[in-house]
Amino acid sequence: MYLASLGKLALGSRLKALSDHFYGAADEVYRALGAPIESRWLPVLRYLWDAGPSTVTDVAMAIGQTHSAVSQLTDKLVRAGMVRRRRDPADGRRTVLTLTAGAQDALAGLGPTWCAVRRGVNVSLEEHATHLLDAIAACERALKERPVAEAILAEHAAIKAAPLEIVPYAPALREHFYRLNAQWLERHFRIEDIDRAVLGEPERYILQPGGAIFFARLGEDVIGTCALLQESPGVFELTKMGVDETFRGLGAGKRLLEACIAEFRRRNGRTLFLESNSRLQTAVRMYEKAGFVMQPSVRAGSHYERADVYMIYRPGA
Amino acid sequence: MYLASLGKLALGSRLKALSDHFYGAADEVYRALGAPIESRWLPVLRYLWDAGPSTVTDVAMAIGQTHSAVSQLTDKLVRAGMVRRRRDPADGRRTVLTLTAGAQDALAGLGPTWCAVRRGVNVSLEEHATHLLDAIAACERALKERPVAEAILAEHAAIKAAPLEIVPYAPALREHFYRLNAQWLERHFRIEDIDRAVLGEPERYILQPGGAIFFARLGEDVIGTCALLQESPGVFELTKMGVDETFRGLGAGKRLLEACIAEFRRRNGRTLFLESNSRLQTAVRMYEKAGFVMQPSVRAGSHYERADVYMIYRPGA
DNA sequence: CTGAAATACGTTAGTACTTACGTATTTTCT
DNA sequence: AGAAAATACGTAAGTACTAACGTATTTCAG
Repeated sequence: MYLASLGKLALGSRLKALSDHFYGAADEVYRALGAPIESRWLPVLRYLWDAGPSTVTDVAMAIGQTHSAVSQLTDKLVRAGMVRRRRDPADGRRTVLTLTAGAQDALAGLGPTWCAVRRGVNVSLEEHATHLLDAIAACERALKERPVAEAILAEHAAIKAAPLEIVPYAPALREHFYRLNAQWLERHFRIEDIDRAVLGEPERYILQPGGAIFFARLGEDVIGTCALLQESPGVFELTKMGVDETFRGLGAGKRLLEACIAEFRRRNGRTLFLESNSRLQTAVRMYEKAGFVMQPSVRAGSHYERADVYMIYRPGA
Repeated sequence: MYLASLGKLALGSRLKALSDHFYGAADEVYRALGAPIESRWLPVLRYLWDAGPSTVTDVAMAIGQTHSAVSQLTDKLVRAGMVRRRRDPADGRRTVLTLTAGAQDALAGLGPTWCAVRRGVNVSLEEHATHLLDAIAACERALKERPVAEAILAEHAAIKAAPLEIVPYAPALREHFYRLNAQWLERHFRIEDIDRAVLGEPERYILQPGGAIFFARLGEDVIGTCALLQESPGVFELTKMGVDETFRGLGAGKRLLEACIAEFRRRNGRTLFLESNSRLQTAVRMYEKAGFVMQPSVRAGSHYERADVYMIYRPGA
């Protein structure tokens, strides 16, 4: 599913899709069992059932919708003979909604249906249903305390204010080299033995053979890395490019790539190549823009199982 | 929040509310930062950005919407100058959607904004955002495998077929006595010392002093329990009524109550009382229907902190 | 090669909301 | 008590979809 790859950017869309799915399933069940209600009615009807006669605003507050939504839904419920509208004698502004006797009977008869819904959801979703409910509840609470729009704007200001810097390897950054590469490896492939070795001891496998490692920092955060590995005299491999998923889109990848190419030139390298995977389209496009050219076949003697893309640096070609 | 109390019955409504919240927050951010897009456009625009020119159906499949939704959204995007519609020269039925140069620039400039969105969501929701995403993904997968409507209908048939029986205490049922009561105690209050003792050793605390315990079974499942405790000769307390949340609405509570009252009569009891809490409205209403009458004040010398309701059985009163 | 089936996609009508607004009624302020 | 503010709620208009339909175009079957 493409939306899943957008992660937190498409939360709204995915929640909507799930929501529609559940509404649809509920309506299918009600129709199949001949129940005289619709899924959208449930919050109002159940609230009147649990709390007794209530005003439009009471119901709206309880079920988290606007008063006009409740008012319009009431029109339908009145037409369906489920609810009666009455003026509150004590306060002429208020409309009191009451379940009709027919609705009371209908709801009482729905006990087994609701029980089946709870059981069916458990069967279908297993423990995920509970996780989903817990996550929803936790998010509802968190959003009430810290509105997300505010937090985003604050983060935006912080990102805009922080300088994006490229810095060379330093021992204190070693763990970041592992972290930043493990992230995309785990997401798209799996960590091969050669990865574990190189990521764990970058000094030995990259710097000592005459390579270089760069990091991208945004203020205090280390958000990306890229390495230049000397394969044989004058022949370099661009490898271990990784940008923290949260910080994609800031241009860190491009800056790291430029830093590696500059280092390659500084060392008078002859050949610069890289291996990648066609699934990492964004990365491959970035390499192309930077001057790498796609080769017709994979590199002979590649170290990586996942490599199905082989590119060579040919500036201006 | 009332909807939370409906649990799995109102999944659709709660997901919709959360979804709207995220859409609203995103639009607020885009507006505040002067970004020329709307939250609903994102899936289409990002897909065209990631995948390149695509047909209407391609986009619709990728983002999980109908082709007409994409078609209508395209109208808007064309009007906004973000997308171009072209006929596919190779297949005259197809419409290929392409991002305009202006849209490419706009999206490229949104990198920091999207980064801020991811960061802001993390700040606002902390680890709950990840839990929510994981739960959504798990549910999406599960729903594809086992459609929930089918599962519900199967459960409904099973529930209707299984007989609801009331059975007396048996040692093999002891753990159910604990489980069924712990469920509502933990949800609404907390387990007091006296609960732990009585629930752990019902023989000693309830049966031995001359009481009785009943269980409700639905087929193989033990779904509810209720106890009659002899407080002093001829004076009984109705207590430890608990019905599994999943199985509410089948009438098990009523049946258990009737069984206890019958037992009280069989023993020629003089007084039958109960203590409860006003938050448990459904239960209190059930007690009233069965013949219990609300007393003006709590019982003197109650064992329970949570008791704020005191009722005495007065049939026909 | 031709007619039937499949597909691609736009259009229309309908649903479930929201926002904005208008009109009663009640509460508050002085 | 009387005016201003707050409230309760219905209505109108708009949005973001879906389902159903109609019309091209392509594919397939014989």
